[in-house]
Amino acid sequence: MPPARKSALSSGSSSVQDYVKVIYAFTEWQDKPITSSQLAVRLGVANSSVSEMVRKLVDLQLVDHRPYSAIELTSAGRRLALTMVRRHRVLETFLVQELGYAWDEVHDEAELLEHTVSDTFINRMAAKLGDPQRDPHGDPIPSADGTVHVPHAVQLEELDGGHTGRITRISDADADLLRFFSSEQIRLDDRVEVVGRRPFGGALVVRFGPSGSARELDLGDQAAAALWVHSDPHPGCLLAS
Amino acid sequence: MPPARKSALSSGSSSVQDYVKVIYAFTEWQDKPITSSQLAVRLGVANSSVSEMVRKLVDLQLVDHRPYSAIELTSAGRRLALTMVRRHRVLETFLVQELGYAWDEVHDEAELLEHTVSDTFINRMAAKLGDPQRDPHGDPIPSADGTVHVPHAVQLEELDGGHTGRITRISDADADLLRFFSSEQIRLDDRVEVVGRRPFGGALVVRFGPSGSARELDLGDQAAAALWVHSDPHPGCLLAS
DNA sequence: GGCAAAATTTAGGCATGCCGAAATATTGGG
DNA sequence: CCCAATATTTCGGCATGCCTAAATTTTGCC
Ligand SMILES: [Mn+2]
Ligand SMILES: [Mn+2]
Ligand SMILES: [Mn+2]
Ligand SMILES: [Mn+2]
Repeated sequence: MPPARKSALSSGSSSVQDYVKVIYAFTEWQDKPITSSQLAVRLGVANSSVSEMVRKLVDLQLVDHRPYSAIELTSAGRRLALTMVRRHRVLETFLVQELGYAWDEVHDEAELLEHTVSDTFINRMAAKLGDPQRDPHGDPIPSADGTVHVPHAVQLEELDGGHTGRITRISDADADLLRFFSSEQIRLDDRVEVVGRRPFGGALVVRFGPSGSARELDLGDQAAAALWVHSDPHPGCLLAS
Repeated sequence: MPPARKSALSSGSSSVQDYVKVIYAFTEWQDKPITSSQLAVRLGVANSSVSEMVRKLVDLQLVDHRPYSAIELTSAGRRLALTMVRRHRVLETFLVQELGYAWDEVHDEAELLEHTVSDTFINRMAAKLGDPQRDPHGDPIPSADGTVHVPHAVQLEELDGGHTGRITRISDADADLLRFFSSEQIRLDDRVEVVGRRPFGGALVVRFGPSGSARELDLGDQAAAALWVHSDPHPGCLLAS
């Protein structure tokens, strides 16, 4: 009898769920697939642990992997990942909107709850929240049937002086950074204008808020990379596009 | 160096939490302490698993236990148990009141979530619900500081004919039974009157509902044991008390 | 009081997921 | 093209929590 590959009918252990979710998230806003050691860093485990788990994920047919190369989700893996991402983001939205959490407090709680709630729970909660399209950090919430629309956005860091746009996403990877943005009153959907760069690789100078009462701010690399904007069409680019 | 007994500073693993909670629950409505095999049945694990875990609980100073005798919580164990019971019951209340679950659907979901939510989560959720005193089944919800008031109540089964009272608690141990009560429109706080017993150890005959529109019903032993009532003072008992 | 039945504990094992150290494969600079 | 630095995998082990089967202790009945 052949070894009868386990099918991933059920949703896997919480570890499996986290691995798949992180593999997915890595490619959500750019397209290079994740490597073993990057995965290890993001999960806070040893490289050897990743190697072992990846073997299991291959066995569960959730990822494709040739030894020593990058790790990519199968369609079943992507389906599971989208389920987990939906759970995580619906929970974050609930914590902020219904329980009064600050946006830097929701991640850890959602990271655990996502493995425990039922589909019914998430779907009723989402309905109660009016089926939100994005979470408190601007990350898109996949629908129950597993479709997502990732908005067009660029990191603020990538924009040249003169560009304007609207903040579409604020990376929730660093809670301290979220608190900084909070204290500077930087929020989703705020208008921004890139003024320019301080000389010799210095900070990015950015103007925030409505054109009347705009504040100018110097942003370090970390901060500028965490802010994603939907850029307005720019005169200088009309021909290039 | 002495083995340095681990203190139960943190809240223990989910298994530890479930063991302690079941040990507590066993004595909530009566006072005999739980035995090893009863604990095994309620947790759905083998007797040997209980023996091992009890050793660990003793080590964590959550229970007292002499080999071959019953298992009792220490005060730290009771504290942890009350925390878990509060979590479980606040969650059940939320599921019914905010997410529209039926009362027979909440138990399994709460059983998992209770290990995952933070204290902040539970306390904010409880506040949102108006700090309820009891869950959908009538079980008392301990307060955040660990105090409970278990109402006076007797199993319907224990009452003789002629007694009247109000339903105070409906055991959530059996979901099918809850559905039966639901279909018979038996709810918390309904008035009841014990009419008598069918002959030869037969069913208990009970009258439900407000005196005008009362319905009479035959209850089997299972059902009669699952209904707890606050009994009105009864003429025949005035002298005896 | 003795002894078989019942309850409980101990022994030996399995699965999951993690680790550090050792082995192996890949890569880029010379 | 080669070889050392780097990335990845393999190996042996540990912790948790569960199981079955085999001791061992307690209990209840004659
Ligand atoms: Mn997680
Ligand atoms: Mn988020
Ligand atoms: Mn539980
Ligand atoms: Mn309940």
